[in-house]
Amino acid sequence: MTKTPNETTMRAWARLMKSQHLLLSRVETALKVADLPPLTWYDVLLELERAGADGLRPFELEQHLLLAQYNLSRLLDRIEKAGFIRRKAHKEDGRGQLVSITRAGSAVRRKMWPVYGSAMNEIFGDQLSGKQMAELANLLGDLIDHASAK
Amino acid sequence: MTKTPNETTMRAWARLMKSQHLLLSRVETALKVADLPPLTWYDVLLELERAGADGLRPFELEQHLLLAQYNLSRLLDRIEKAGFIRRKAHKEDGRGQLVSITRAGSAVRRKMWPVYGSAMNEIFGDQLSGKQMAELANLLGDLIDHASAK
DNA sequence: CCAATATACATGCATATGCATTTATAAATT
DNA sequence: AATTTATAAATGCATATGCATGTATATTGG
Repeated sequence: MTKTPNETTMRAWARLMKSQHLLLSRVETALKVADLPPLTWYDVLLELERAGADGLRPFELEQHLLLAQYNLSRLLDRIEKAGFIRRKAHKEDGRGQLVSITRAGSAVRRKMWPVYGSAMNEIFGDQLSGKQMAELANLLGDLIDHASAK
Repeated sequence: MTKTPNETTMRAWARLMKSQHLLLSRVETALKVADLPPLTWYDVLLELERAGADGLRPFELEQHLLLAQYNLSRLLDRIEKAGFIRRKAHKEDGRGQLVSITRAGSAVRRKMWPVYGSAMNEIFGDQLSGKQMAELANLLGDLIDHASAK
């Protein structure tokens, strides 16, 4: 054990890191150019939209989005300050709160999607065939399952 | 154009982001636990080691490592402060400098590799067959080629 | 040769992230 | 019920990143 990776593994690793970085920064740039909030905001807003009127507890968001507790806390501060979410004290659990999306939040999320989606398509979706894309998704799915199981 | 991505594309995208994040943070944690510098330091040190005694210009490193100029500038500050690299004025180009690795820098890079490599193997290399890993590398290679060509 | 422009690198300021700790409340243990 | 332990969320402080700009030198075009 603690063996050193083989060539193929190292190459795949480097490419995974590089492609993610490249693709993500393209999308972030597209959003910035369109004068829209960063991608993390989108993720939060989307989760909250799906959660419906009741909203979600921060710790639930934390799990869905794989964010550290302290990062999420501040991310919510910023999004709230922009008026896209609302935080209110939880009725049963005095420690907690419920976060929900506002009208303005929904609106901005809907405005973000075409920018996000079309960038994703252009730099990612259009570059692989349907078959290749499905393969990629499967391979990465396996990885995530294993990594998450730890 | 500006079409919205299909299901498979969105799934693959999400998994690419997630797996990278998950894997990277595992490796960073492993390094931290071993009381070693972060991964970016490794990348810099490795490049410099490969470059030989003359070292590299910062702008060359910048291209190899896909770092923003101002980020690299400060990254080099930190690494230099730790004594792992040396910066000296370039003889012909008065604007520039040459960065080279020190003994201590080589030593720490060599100490980092087993931690880095074994973590990479455990969470990544061991999770896919050789064939799968090669496929993954190919798919990601295509993506990078297209994205970089822009 | 000189003015204009481009390149190399650094830096002030704002924002984001990580770590450790704090505050408040809830749940479990005695 | 009182005490301990666990959970939810916030925050002070250090570090990292992004953006815009600054400083210095090099290159180019007149």
